[in-house]
Amino acid sequence: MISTRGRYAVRVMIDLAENNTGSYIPLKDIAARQGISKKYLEIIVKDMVAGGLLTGASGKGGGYRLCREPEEYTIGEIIELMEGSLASVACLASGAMPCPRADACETLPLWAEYDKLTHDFFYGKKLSDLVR
Amino acid sequence: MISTRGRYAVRVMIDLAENNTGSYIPLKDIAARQGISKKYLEIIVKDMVAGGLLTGASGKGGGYRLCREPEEYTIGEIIELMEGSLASVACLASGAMPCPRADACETLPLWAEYDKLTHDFFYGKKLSDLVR
DNA sequence: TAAAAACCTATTGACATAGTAGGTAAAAGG
DNA sequence: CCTTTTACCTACTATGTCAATAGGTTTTTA
Repeated sequence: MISTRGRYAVRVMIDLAENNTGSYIPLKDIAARQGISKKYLEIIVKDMVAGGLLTGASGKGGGYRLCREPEEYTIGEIIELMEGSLASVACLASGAMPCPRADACETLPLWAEYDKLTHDFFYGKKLSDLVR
Repeated sequence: MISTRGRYAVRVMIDLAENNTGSYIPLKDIAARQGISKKYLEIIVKDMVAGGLLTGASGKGGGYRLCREPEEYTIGEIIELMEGSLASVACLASGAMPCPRADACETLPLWAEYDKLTHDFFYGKKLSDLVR
């Protein structure tokens, strides 16, 4: 299941795309519009900056903004960054120990096929597709 | 992510389909073949019996067996039974509180579309498709 | 220089995961 | 009948993740 980290991140991205004024948007405003705790969003947004989705600016007049055009972001990269992986099973997660049963496993191809479906779905959606 | 409950359940089903002798298969044998703790499998298999996937028989000569033909099971029903839901987000899980923001939510259609994809994928696979 | 904002570290309660432990009940074989 | 084999049952536990909260410090602009 996709957790609040991934879901809130997508909503922050949409919010920034829809409320783009050219200048920085304070997190307070995003939190108020989205009805999400500002304190919790701080943690999420910090990782989004570290992952290159957003840029932040401290001080008065500061806040956050997108660092690319909405059509240059895929939903897949947002979710994958925030959730750590899009993989459906632990054996296929990036950084997982290779499973000793992988060669004989009769279920691995199933999970791999589903993972490809998932990957193609989310990387095929652009942020701009979700902006009204 | 699909947990061991769902993954092990699918493996038990495949194991039973492949080693079908007409009589009951002891869990000890399944656990040994699959390399999974028998004690842990007990918990999982118990729920599979309760959910109507398997029938169990106590006593000497007892064990478990499928109660339908392999082509009459979908992978979707196995996973959904064991994981509680196939939903990708909490707001769409069966039994979830309806989200007050659902009407205005710009991400809900995305999750709903993905859920449909997931549902169609797993309900489109039959147990017999995974048996060698 | 004061306000507004990001940025930082730490903590918490609740729950899920992946098991382990130690039994009781049932059924068949000898 | 009795022993073995098997399912079935309740309880416990260690670890980790999730979704926040709390209380600061630093940076920047007006």
